[in-house]
Amino acid sequence: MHHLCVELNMAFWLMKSEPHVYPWEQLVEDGETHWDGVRNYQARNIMRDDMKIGDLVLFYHSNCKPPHVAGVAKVCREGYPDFTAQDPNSNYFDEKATPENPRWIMVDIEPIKEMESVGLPELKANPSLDGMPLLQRGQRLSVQPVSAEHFAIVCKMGGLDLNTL
DNA sequence: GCCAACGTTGGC
DNA sequence: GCCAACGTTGGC
Repeated sequence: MHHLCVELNMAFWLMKSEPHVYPWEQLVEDGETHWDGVRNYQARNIMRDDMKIGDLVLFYHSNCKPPHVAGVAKVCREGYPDFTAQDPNSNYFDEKATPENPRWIMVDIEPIKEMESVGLPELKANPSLDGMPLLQRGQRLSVQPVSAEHFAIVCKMGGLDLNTL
């Protein structure tokens, strides 16, 4: 089989980025990027323990009008120390991070395909996405799981077919 | 810009 | 280990 999605044990995620900090277009231009700056333990643990090479990611733009999914990316490097935590000149510097205990972890992702923007209001209005973590009240995790079913639905809403990505 | 929800910090 | 104070996230 030739498509991405037949792989067993593949998982699906959603990652948030504010467009003025790191937009989808920048990921496309860069070809890949390290997902630095996550300073939340739950999100870190997902990147450290759960995200595997080949996993697919919904690239979500937060803090904009409307918030929306912009494209699909893929994990291309598994968890490793977020070096910005040890860089005093970085905005993400953390004095408690050391080479022995880097404290914060990142993964690398690469763009797979842009999609037609799927806005948060559309996501909320789709009953088949009920239970999607993104849509749950008060959730703020910047790296979060997405079920295979929900991932496929969001792709479809954005004009993509998960099976032929 | 407001503010609800949530996470972290630190005194006790 | 509780919890009040504070900081951040992120939709609206």
